[in-house]
Amino acid sequence: MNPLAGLNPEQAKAVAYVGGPSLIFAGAGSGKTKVLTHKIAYLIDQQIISPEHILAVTFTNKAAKELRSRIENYVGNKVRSATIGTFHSICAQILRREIEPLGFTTGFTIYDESDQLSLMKKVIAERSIVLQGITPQNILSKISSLKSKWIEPESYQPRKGILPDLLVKQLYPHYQDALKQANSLDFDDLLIFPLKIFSSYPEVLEKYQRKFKFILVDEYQDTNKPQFMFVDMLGRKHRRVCVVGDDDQSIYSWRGADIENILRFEDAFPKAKVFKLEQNYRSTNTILKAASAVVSNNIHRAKKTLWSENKEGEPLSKIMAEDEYDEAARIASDIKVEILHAKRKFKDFAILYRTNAQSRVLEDILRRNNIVYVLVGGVKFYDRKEIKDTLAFFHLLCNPKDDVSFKRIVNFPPRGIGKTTLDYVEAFAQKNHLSLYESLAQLDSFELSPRSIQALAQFYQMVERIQSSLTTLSFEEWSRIVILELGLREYFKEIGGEEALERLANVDELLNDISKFCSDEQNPTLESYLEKVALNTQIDSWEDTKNAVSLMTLHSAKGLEFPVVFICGLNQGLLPMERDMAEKSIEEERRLFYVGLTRAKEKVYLSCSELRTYAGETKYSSESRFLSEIPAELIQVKSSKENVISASRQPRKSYFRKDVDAIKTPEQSSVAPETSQQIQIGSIVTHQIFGAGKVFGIDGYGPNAKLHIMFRSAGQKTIIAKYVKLSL
DNA sequence: GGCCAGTCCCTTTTT
DNA sequence: GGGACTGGCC
Ligand SMILES: Nc1ncnc2c1ncn2[C@@H]1O[C@H](COP(=O)(O)OP(=O)(O)OP(=O)(O)O)[C@@H](O)[C@H]1O
Repeated sequence: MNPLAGLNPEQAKAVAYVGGPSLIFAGAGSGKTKVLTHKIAYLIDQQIISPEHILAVTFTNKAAKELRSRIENYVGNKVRSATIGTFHSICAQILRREIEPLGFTTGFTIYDESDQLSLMKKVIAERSIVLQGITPQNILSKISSLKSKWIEPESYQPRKGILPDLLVKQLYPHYQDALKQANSLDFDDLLIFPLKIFSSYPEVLEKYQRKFKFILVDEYQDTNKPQFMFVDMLGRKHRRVCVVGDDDQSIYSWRGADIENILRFEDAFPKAKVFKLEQNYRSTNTILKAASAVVSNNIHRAKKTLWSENKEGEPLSKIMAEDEYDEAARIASDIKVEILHAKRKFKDFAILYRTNAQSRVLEDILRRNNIVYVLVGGVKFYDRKEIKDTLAFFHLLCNPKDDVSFKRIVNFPPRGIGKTTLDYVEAFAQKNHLSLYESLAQLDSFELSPRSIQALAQFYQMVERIQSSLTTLSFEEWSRIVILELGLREYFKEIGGEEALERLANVDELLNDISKFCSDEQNPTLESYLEKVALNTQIDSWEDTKNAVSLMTLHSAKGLEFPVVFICGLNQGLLPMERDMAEKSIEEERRLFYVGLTRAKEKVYLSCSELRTYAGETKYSSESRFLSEIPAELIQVKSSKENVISASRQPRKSYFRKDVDAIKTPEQSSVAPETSQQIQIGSIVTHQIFGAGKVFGIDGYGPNAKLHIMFRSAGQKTIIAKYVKLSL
């Protein structure tokens, strides 16, 4: 296949421009990713650059995989030798070879958030620092934001008299020391460390400049400073760099992504050729008009044209619900209607939302309606306690200095090693400048009760045994031995009960995952598996082949497309999320909404609800200002059954109250204070026919109030208060 | 040393 | 509603 076929003239020009730096700057759905794909295929096909000299950066590992397989369609397996991955995984690969000059060994561990937190807590505790209400998480997130600007501990200038800043100044260097002692890196270090090596060791930089002769970056608008510098350092000599992005889709400024990198690109690579793509191939004209109207409210943006030859399509539908359950129920019913009348499949739908917490009600209602769905994000498989604990063994074997992992597993499953014993080992390790695990080699000189010594000795011998079997067995076989040695099966069976069995099932699932990894990978090792796990992104574990509705955050939906998209929770305060009122942040919220809208090919549903429950508190909530930014003629307000009823009661407007004082808390809105039945939102009630259910909405007052109840088996119903009994 | 129940937070988004 | 932490009990 010819990589220039199937492209419009502007796209083809962008693909064929290989002589110098280029910036492909274009709106949603204009084929940026497609150009990137074709360009790599073109480079290989025309033998302009051989594949092993190509470096392509994507936003997720999944996108990398897809890119690779699309290119393979054009040039076959030649693409195998190209380097394609996320910034984090590419940097990790480089560090596995080059990290030693920085005082780490190549078996370093990549710490996730919870590992970082344990380490930070230890750092704080060791120095008996008083935090005065500031959490270790606060400190970590500040450090992370410093790292995303590549600010080192020494050069950080705290604001005078600001406690969090002073604490960060104090703790940041100690935190880095502790990481080094544990031979571990956090996510941000993965990006910074290669830069340190490149700046201190020019010969290493040159090696990689020779290796990566052509660099391509997708989703460039969401790069941060270290990522920009990485591209700059590697590309500044040969200048064969192509970046692709859309300023309107920058949605990660909160973790250091900087749109200015687009301007900086033209500074760093003077005379860069800029390509603009203006034809959208994804969405109907109606969707495109709505999205463009919304994003044009942003001041800090480059104006661009987007047009489409696609048909006008259906108007956007607006769902006005009473609360989250109603919202979810209407979404479910619209999905059913679409399936019935428009012959769609479950997998044609995506439901997008601002916060992960919103997925719960949606899942609940979809399940009741027998709508098959997959959830992206939420509690990650690898984050489950039993999985993290098991993997901590793996980590300890790769990296005996990893104290965080040691502590996680020294008593999992329980083997009688408690706080007192551990405190002793920690003190001993500190005194002798050893890691916790290393110090077990000197168990004989420990002054502990025989029982504790015995327990530690058994643990130590087990780890050593597992360690030595690693050299004789394949990773897959070995992983099974580990589970056996740990006695996890016996442990969970002994506890018994549903939960323990579920955990055991998860451990089995981990073994399955390892087997799958071993059959997919050419050279599967313990180290490569751990790296995959550490760098796994939310979308990477999305089962996109399953015929199921996809549920995910707007952030996760970046770069994807679906025939039908629901964006829910369009309430002021939620989307846009209101935390600080800065104008900059409202623009990012708007971009997020824009990203959501432009994921849709054919149809968009937008939903909001009168009542929102936040942290157990139910409040009235007004409609999102973004809804009013869409031209009215493009929107149709869906009148479902309930909507007709409520429309006849009152003009809708009055339900979206602005005055916070008028908001009833759940406690105030009890149904019948004069009777013994104190039914409130959240009350569990029973009905003669429908059984037990939970009240999630109350209209009116007294025994004749209408209760909106979610019954355990019968689903959602509206019942007059006097026909139910309060449970308990 | 281990387990459980009660309590106190918090809640944006993620590599 | 839930996760992290604490205090009390076995
Ligand atoms: N020349 C073309 N002819 C036909 N279809 C095209 C063409 N260019 C792009 N497309 C299609 O348009 C859709 C969007 O393309 P792509 O994902 O590359 O756009 P994008 O600019 O990266 O989008 P976004 O920034 O919104 O993620 C894809 O389905 C792609 O196949």
